[in-house]
Amino acid sequence: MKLYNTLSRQKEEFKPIQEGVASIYSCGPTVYQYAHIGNMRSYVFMDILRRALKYNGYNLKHVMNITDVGHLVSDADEGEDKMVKTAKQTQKSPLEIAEYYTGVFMKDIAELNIEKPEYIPKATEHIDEMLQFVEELAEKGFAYETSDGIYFDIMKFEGYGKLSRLDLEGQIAGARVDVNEEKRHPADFALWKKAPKEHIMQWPSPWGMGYPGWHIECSAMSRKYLGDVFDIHTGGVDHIPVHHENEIAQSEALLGKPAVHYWLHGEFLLIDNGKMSKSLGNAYTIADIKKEGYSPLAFRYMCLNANYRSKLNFTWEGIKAAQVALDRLFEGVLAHRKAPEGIELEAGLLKRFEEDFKDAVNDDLNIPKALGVAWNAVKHGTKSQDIYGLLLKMDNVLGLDFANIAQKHEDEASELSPEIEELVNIRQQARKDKNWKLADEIRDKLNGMGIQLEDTPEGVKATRK
RNA sequence: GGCGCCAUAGCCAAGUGGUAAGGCAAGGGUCUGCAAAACCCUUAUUCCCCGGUUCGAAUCUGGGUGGCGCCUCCA
Repeated sequence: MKLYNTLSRQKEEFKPIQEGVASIYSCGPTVYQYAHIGNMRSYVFMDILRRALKYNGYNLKHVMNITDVGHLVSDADEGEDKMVKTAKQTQKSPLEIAEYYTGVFMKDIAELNIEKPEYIPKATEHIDEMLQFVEELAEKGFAYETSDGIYFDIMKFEGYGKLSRLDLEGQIAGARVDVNEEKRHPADFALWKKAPKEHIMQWPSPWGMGYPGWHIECSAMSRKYLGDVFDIHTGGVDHIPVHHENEIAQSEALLGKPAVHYWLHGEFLLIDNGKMSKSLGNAYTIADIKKEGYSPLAFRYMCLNANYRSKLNFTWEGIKAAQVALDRLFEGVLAHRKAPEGIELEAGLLKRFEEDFKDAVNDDLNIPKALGVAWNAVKHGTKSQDIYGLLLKMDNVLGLDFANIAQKHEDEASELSPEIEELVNIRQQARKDKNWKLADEIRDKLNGMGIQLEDTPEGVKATRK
């Protein structure tokens, strides 16, 4: 299985540290706001990686953090930090808010059929581990104290910037707006911040009350759950230059060797070919997608149709196309599910589909191609249980929920109310009598009730829209 | 200013040296009382432009043009 490693900018054969086990750390959500579909694309990517590894026979040790410690400054009431405002308005504590948004997030990912990682640790429950990490770095001489915190000294760490291939000289020339005079290098970053009194969340430390720096949680929690060195770290491309660069610096400084073997990054989701942002009002959520009548799985399908390393452009037209395609795909899967037992297929057909599928998946998660193979299997002229079985296998990676949805499609037809059955029967009589006017009226009426009628050679078929 | 990514049909998109997957939309057809749904067929002599390498390039190379992202605790 080949994966593209941001560190080497190349596809590399995946070789786990421990035979048969893949250890993964994924940067998770910050739970002070609703996660938008751009965030969700990242988690779909994370999920595909999970599933692809399992498909290849690996057992997983997968961690996704919940960042429930923000830098919430209680007097920041300007536009950006709306959650603090909400905290004030609702009289809720940061933890209550975090709990609420964590709940929404979990529901969202469940609807996207994203498997839950084995460990989902919360930052606030690992302050001790973070402090210990910082103290160790301080002991080793990689940190220094200023009036407002403990900073990592990047000049002490050889290789700072290797992930993003930063040109440190160039960065310095690019003069930052607010320079912290106490910092030895502009790119030095906080490991621990001393808290002003009004700061909502703070913990005791050797340096007084404070709160963790922005990058330490991932280093500390990955270490706790996966050990010093683990296989794969995932996140969004925006994390490459700062967050992950700093994580590398911290962990590698502490260990004296790389903590992560493969860095994988998911590209951004664009909206109408541009950046998604709250100020533009286009930071849609899964709830928005549902409100417009599309299923979360349609969004998943949309994500699957593009490589995770390419930007994906979201448009309402696009999600509509995805929904139609997904519905038809389910229809196709259902046709195979309904096929009689024992249908003969041409020799080698299944094997060919399966190999093409696996090759695509194992080529750095080329899911668009794999999806194409699935379509070819679905569209195959001969419908058979064997193909249905193969499709279920493929769905272990795709995660489009073939088995359940196909079942649902079948159930829907059979669970109509007697009232509706009655109308359908009246219409059938009208049709026999060639009373087209009445028949069409009933059809329109049922349509208004959300029931769609199809007159097939085998009789009338009613489905809920 | 620094760093990086991308450019394939109306749209989404695969393809990374051997002659353009798949999906949506569109057009035609089968079915139907008419529909709807479903199914079948058709749709890029060509891959932003100009050079180069090669028997052969969407794929490699040089230049140009266009688009986008990051450098703000945003996936």
